[in-house]
Amino acid sequence: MPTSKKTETTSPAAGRRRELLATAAEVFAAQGYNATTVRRIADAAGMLAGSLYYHFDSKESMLDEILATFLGELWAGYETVLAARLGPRETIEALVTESFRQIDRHRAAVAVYQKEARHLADHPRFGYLAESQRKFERVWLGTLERGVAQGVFRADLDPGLAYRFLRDTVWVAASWYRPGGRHGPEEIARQYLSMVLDGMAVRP
Amino acid sequence: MPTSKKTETTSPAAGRRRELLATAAEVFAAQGYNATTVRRIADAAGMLAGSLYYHFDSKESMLDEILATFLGELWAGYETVLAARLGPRETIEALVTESFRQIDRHRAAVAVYQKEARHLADHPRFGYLAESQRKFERVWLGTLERGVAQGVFRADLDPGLAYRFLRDTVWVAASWYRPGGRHGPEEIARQYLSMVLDGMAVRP
DNA sequence: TAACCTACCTAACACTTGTTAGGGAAGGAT
DNA sequence: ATCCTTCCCTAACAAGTGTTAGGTAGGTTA
Repeated sequence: MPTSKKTETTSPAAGRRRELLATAAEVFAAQGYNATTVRRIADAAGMLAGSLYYHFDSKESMLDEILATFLGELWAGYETVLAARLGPRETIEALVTESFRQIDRHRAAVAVYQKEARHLADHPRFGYLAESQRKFERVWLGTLERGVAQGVFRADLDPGLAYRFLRDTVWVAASWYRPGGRHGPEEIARQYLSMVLDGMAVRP
Repeated sequence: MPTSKKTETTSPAAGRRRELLATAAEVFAAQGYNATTVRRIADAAGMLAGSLYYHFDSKESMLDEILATFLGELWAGYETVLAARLGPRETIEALVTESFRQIDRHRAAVAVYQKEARHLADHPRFGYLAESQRKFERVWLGTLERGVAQGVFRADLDPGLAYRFLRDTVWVAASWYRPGGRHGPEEIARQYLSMVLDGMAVRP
């Protein structure tokens, strides 16, 4: 969990804070975290490098807050889906759709997460990333295995491979997805699910 | 194309050069290009930072050579596949299999490519990356559309979306694939193709 | 033996990086 | 009018960055 300077998100100045985090996430996503200088962020925000340190106490804590708030909202959405206790196929469909909604809302954060998560997981401050990944695997892999047991998913596929396949196909979309494009998140989710579940080939 | 110091790859000292490039690619893949210091590479190679500049004239040219040699071998493999002039489905299958073989051989380079390609494409020196991506799209998207026209692929899917889907699912595997694991590249390709073409769901 | 080349080291350079201490302008509260 | 808070700027620091000039041990060639 990140250490937030302000007490609550409903603070009067929280708007400016979110605004700055949004531009920071945008630059992080475009250039990569390490390649992004704090002066570049300040430039995009219309101020000077030192001024950022009035709002945040380090560059790292910006990244922390960006990733943590994204993961917070993501898991809130997932919990809602899981609470419905749908069947395996319907659960997968709902999880994928929810994931694309999150990509729609947090495109930049997702792109940053996807690029930096792996080597950040070592860093103790970002331990919650690894924890989230474990929870993620438990939910998705569990649903897949439940589906195989119930005979709705094919049993001749390696579950671990299918899990990574599903996970990756969903999140890499953040690298090309642009909000306001031809397809909304629900439509993209529908087509993705159609390909993954029913296949791209014509049935014989 | 990269500017190679040595005239040919069959030089006597080319072995050491390839060795250094391999360790550099490994560190780049693990830490990211920008986050990797030239001293860290030298450390992994068992020498000091300055000594690297006997073999290469900059950190950037190391990255250049890593990516260029990978793309060179990749396209050599693709050309062989395309020269066979197979049907659309068989072409896709052969391209995916060849891609996983390249991941098997150039795991680190692929990981670096996937992480850095997007923001490197702007840099004029790495213009061949964007060119390769265009060629890539022409081949894959063309094969998909040919398949739809011949009735072997479903016509109710957005071709552009299917292309990105296929492309991403193949290359993200480099982020978790480890050579010498349970599945070889051909087996992984087989399962990937089974999921993408025939779907994960049980046929009704 | 002498000259030479290869492959590395030493030691420093110019520059960029994240970060900080102190100042100041604007505006609301008292 | 005074005080105080908010929000930003100025100016600099210390550490780390890629890179380079020159040196040197050891093997190869003449």
